Amino acid sequence: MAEREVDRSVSQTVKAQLALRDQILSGSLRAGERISELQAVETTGASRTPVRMALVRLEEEGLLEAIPSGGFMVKAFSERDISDSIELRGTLEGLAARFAAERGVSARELEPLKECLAAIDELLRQVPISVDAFSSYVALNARFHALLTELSRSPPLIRQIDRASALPFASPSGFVMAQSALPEAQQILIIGQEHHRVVIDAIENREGARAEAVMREHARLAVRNLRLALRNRTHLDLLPALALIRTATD
Amino acid sequence: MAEREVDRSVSQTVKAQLALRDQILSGSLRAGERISELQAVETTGASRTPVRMALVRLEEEGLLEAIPSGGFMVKAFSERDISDSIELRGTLEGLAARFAAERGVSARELEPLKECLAAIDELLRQVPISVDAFSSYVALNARFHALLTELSRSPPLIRQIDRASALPFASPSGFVMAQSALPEAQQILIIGQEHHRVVIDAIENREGARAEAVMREHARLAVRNLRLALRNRTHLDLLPALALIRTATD
DNA sequence: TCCCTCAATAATGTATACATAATGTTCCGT
DNA sequence: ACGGAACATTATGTATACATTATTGAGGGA
Repeated sequence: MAEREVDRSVSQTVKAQLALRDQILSGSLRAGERISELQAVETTGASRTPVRMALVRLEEEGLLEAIPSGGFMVKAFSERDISDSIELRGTLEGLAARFAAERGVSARELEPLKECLAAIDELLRQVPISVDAFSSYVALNARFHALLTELSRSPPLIRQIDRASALPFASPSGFVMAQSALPEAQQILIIGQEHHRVVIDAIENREGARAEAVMREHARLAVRNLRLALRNRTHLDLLPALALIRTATD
Repeated sequence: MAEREVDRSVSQTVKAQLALRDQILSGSLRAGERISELQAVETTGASRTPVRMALVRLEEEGLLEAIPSGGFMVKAFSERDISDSIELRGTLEGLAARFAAERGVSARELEPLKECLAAIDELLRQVPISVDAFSSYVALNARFHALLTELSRSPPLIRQIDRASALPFASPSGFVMAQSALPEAQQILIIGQEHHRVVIDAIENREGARAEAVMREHARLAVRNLRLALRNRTHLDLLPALALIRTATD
C-alpha cells in the first residue's frame, strides 16, 4: 500500500534512479558491463524516457561511466580511488569548517551541532557498543557532518560536499557499519568523536587552521577504517558497494 | 558547411546543451525565470527529448536549478558564491599538487608542465602585453592547470576538479580576460606565473605542504582579480557570465 | 587458420503524441 | 472592491514509435 503511494507521488525518473542505484550497489549490475536500457525498463517498471534520465543522473552521481559509442556502464573503483574520494571529502569538509571558523558562527547556530555531539557522547557511554547503537551512530554522525557543512554558509561548497558524499563509500558514515565488526571499533568511534569535539571548539574560538586540520584528520581516520575493513576479510560483506571495488587481481 | 558537419556528427543533446549554455551565459535566458522547454526547442532546433537531457546536464553543471514544481531556472550567483567557487577550486588543485608531490612524479611526467611554464614565460617577456598575448595566455594557463591536475593521478580528484571548473567564473582562466583591462594586469600575470614556477619546484622536491599552499594562494589571486574587475566598472563586459552575477541590489 | 568484409540484429538517440499537474484568468460571491 | 473558487490553458512528465548507429555473427578469401 505504501508502495502504491510511492508509485504515484514519486516521479518515474526518481523511481528508476533508486531502483538502478540499488542494482548497482548490490552488484546485480556488474561493473564494466553495458547497462541495457530495455532490461532496465523491465526491472524498474518505468519506460525508456525516465530510465534514460536516471542513467544520466547516475552518471553525474559518479556510479556510471558513459561509453563513447553510447550508453553507460557501471564504474569500478580501486582501493586508492576510494581512499582518495574520502580524503577529497575530508578536504572539502575542512574548508567548510575553516569558513565557519573564520567567518564566525553565532552560539545559536552552533547549538544543534553541540546537541548532536552530546547525543553521540550519550551513545558511546555504553560499553560494549551494541549493533543498534551503531546504526544510531550512523544517523547522528551523518547529521553532524551535514550540520557542520551548513555552517560554512557557502552554497557552492555545500553543493560540492554533497556531491562528493554521494558515493556510498565516500560518505561520512560509509564505513561505520563495516567497522562495527572490527575489534578496534570502539576506539575508532571515540577518536572520531574527539575530532567532532575539537572542530566545534575550533569554530567557537575562530581557529580556522585548527578546524580545517582536524576535519582532514577525521577523514584520514575513515581511510584507516577502510584499510582495516578490507584487510579483515571476515566481515567484508558489511562494506558498502563491495561489488564496485576492483581488487588488484582484476 | 562545417556547421552541417557538426549538425550530423554531434548529438542533438550536445547541440542543445551548447546552445542553451550560450543563452544562459549571454544572459538571453534570465536568472530566476523558468526555462520554457518549448521555447528551447525552437531556439535550439532539437526536439524536447534531447532538450530535457541537456537541461538535466546543465543542472548538474551548476548553471541551472530545479524548480520544485517542475522544470528548471537559471541560477544566480552572488559575489561571495563566485569567490567561494574559486577558492573551492584552489583547494582541490592544492590537494592535487600535494598528491603529486607526496606520491612522486617522474621527470618525464613533469616535462610537459615545464614546457608550458616556459611558453608562458616567453609570452610575458613582451611589454606591454598585447590582447593577443592575453588570449594565448588563457589557453596556456588552462593547459597548465589541466596538466597539474592530471599529475595527481587520482581519477576521483580529477573528476571533481573538472566539475568545479565547469562554472565559467570558477575556471582557472575565467577572469584572465577581465583583468586584461586592469592597470595591474601585468603584475598579476607575473605573480601568477611565479606561483606556477613554485608549484613545479615543490612537486620536484616532494614538498607537499608547499605545493598545496601555493595553489591555494594562486586561487586567492584569482579572487583578487574578481574583486578588482567587479570594482573597475569600465570593463565589466569582459567578465564571464556577467548576467549570472547577482548584485547586492537585487 | 586467421582476418576481413558484409549483413543481420539489437542497441541507442530522437521525435512526437498523450496524460497529468501547475498556473493564470475569469467570474461569482461576499 | 477584494478574495476565492472553478475552469481554461499551458506547462512538464511519460510512453512509444521510428531512425540511425554500433555490434555481433557468418561467410568468404588470403
